[in-house]
Amino acid sequence: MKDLLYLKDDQIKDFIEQIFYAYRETYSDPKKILKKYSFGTAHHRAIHIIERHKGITISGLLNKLKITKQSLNRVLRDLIKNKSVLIKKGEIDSRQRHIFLNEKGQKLFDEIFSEQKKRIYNALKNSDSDSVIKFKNVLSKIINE
Amino acid sequence: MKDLLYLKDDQIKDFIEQIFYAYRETYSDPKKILKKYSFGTAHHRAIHIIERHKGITISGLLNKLKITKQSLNRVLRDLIKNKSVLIKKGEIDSRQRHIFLNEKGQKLFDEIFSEQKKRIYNALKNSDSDSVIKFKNVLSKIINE
DNA sequence: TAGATATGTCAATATAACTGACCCAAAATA
DNA sequence: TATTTTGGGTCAGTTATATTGACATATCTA
Repeated sequence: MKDLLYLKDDQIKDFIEQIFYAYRETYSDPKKILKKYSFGTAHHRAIHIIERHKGITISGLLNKLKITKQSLNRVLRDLIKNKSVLIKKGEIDSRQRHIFLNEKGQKLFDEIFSEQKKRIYNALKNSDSDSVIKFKNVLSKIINE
Repeated sequence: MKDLLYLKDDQIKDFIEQIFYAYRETYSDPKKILKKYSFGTAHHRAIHIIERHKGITISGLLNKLKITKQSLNRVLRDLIKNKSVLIKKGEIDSRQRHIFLNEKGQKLFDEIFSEQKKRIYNALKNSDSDSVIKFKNVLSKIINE
């Protein structure tokens, strides 16, 4: 068996700390923009997932966000009132709701994303593609553990 | 200039989503243990940083956690009451407080860490050292942007 | 000694989550 | 067809974690 020197406890502890910082910084960047619309990070996360998974259902969103439907409901109510989000009844299963960003929501997402993009882009622009691929792979493994 | 195919917006959006999941999952693992002690993730983050930066001062902790001192105070009060944390006056500058885990706190940290370790260890055990190094480097760049 | 710094604390509020109890309509199934 | 399950909505109360703002105290530094 390999010695796995690079997997000493201290190294793993560092990763745990770094993952916290990476998350916090990445999601702090657009807070000023969100505040303009009286939204918070909870709205941001929902918007992000809706943009990346267009037409996602309520239960799909709940599975990704891992919050209760009562919590999600508050967030969605705000987004609907603000006319950033559009809900369509399912055609196959009419109990389901499919969630989309409409034009206003997409513009808000773009504004949020452009703030977040800077950090990630600058971090990666001087990395080779191999680093980026490996970063992605490790991240995926952590999530799917 | 390179084309940076791997830095398309969609790729960056995926990273932003993945960083969220990685953080959430990593910090969800020990929640049952924390609950046994009536602690939450706020306590967890403080304990983690105190363990990794033994003798850190209040302002040092505030800089790492990026919360207000009022918020930190609540957390520290709980940890002190629980006798997990020990505060020492600074010898050079007696205004400062140096924070340490005592034996009970270290045991709690170990218990928390062993839960979190599984996820990271399993994610990395089949990766080569190059992947791990590159993962760490990219993470550092994201934080220090 | 005057001002800056490190820390502590009171009070009120905001944000985002939770639990638990229900409800309805539609789909799936016995 | 009758019954059960599923997808979604909502009311009410509570908890966890953070915020803003004001102010106090001790200690260090210029």
